[in-house]
Amino acid sequence: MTARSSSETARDIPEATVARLPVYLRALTSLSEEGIRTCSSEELAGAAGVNSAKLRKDLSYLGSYGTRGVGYDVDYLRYQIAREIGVTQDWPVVIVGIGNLGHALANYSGFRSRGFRVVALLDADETRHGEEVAGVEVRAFEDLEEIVTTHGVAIGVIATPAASSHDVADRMVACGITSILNFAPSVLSVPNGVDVRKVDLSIELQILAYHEQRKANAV
Amino acid sequence: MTARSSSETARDIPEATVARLPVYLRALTSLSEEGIRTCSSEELAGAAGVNSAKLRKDLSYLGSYGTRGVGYDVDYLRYQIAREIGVTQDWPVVIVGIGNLGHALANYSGFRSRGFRVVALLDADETRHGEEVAGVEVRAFEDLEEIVTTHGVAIGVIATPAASSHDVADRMVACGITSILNFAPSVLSVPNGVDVRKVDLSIELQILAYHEQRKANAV
DNA sequence: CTCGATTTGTTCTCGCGTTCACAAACTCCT
DNA sequence: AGGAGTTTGTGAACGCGAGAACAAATCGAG
Repeated sequence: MTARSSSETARDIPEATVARLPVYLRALTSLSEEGIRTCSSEELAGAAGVNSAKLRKDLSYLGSYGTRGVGYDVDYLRYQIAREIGVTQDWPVVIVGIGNLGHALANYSGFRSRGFRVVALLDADETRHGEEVAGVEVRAFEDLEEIVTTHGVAIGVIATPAASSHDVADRMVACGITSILNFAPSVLSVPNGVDVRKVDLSIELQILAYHEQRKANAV
Repeated sequence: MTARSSSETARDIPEATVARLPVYLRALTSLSEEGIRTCSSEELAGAAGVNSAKLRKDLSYLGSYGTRGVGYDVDYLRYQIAREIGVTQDWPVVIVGIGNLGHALANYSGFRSRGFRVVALLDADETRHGEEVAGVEVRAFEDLEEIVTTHGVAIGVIATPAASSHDVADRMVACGITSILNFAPSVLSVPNGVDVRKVDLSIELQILAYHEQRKANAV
């Protein structure tokens, strides 16, 4: 029923591999900045902190971009991964919630340098409207739809308290946003076709605490 | 060689389950605050956003804390999970790097309410020493060892730029920290016995971008 | 007390991801 | 040109996690 894209790669890459591609991309960028033109799977795997066999298998899903007996051309591979992920183009992003975390996200230079552009900061607190953060004006949450349509925003970031995160997500979906990065400690339910990724700071600490406790008990 | 803890549970819980326990814990806390005393695996699974069979299997690793035909006692189960994770006690935590992100982390109330206490904020920039953030004084990075030993800190958070993250991690390990939460976009290599978890904001966005691109191509 | 309804704990099967190991392909040196 | 040495790409084996399905256990009604 759904026709495949005309000419592009129709193979689908395993989720675990997709999660590692950005790591490889970063490692390749580092190597490139050091002036290194070529690297083996062993070297790249070391820089990325993974097994070299895994790295090769991951890259094999993209195609055969290496040369046996030689390795990979750093810049060429970097471009191929960037193209596959989709960060050769620029993605407009909306951040909702200008608390401490929203502030930090807006100022995070890593977004800009990796293909993401924060086009709007929204907050329900009207005392903060007009304020400028990281060169972007804070606007009313009600402006969401207008911003999404005019900029063609597909990705939204939720940095509000848990209580409001559900409403924000619903509004985002209603406006046509199809990818959400949720920093609020809440479980969002969204319709099919919308991707949600969750980053929960205290959960990460709790996982560490569990292992820490086990280490302590093992003495 | 390594003797198991005398009386405590020696079974080891699958990593995937450990990662979900904090989610269940949060869901249970919500239910408890709503005054709900008992819940079925179906209800709890719904609140946590997982399959009920998976939930029951996860809980079975902890023991048999439910009652067939009835369900789970909310507060009892909550305590059991908290005890298993280790958040019935208080974990002292050190944060290094008081940029935007470190600032946000220091102010994040979710840590305090979930068993973590920020005992120190460290930064290499001495112009910030003495400044007070979230009720904690910013101190010199050199004070790390003294703080770790006096407070018995086992968990460290790295919120520095990538370039300094490696040095910070090495110093943390040298001081006796055995669990690190790394927000810097870098791959840390640490000795055996030290756990590292990584949170990378731009990687999350890149994963979303990949799926977004595929959605666009599928039209 | 007995029977039906409900819900947990667990067994089983399936699929995904990781790792090993090796054949194919390339370079370089003689 | 040919052979030795590298390094990629991939087939196969293995282990873990997800989900379905069911037996065991408990409650409530009559």
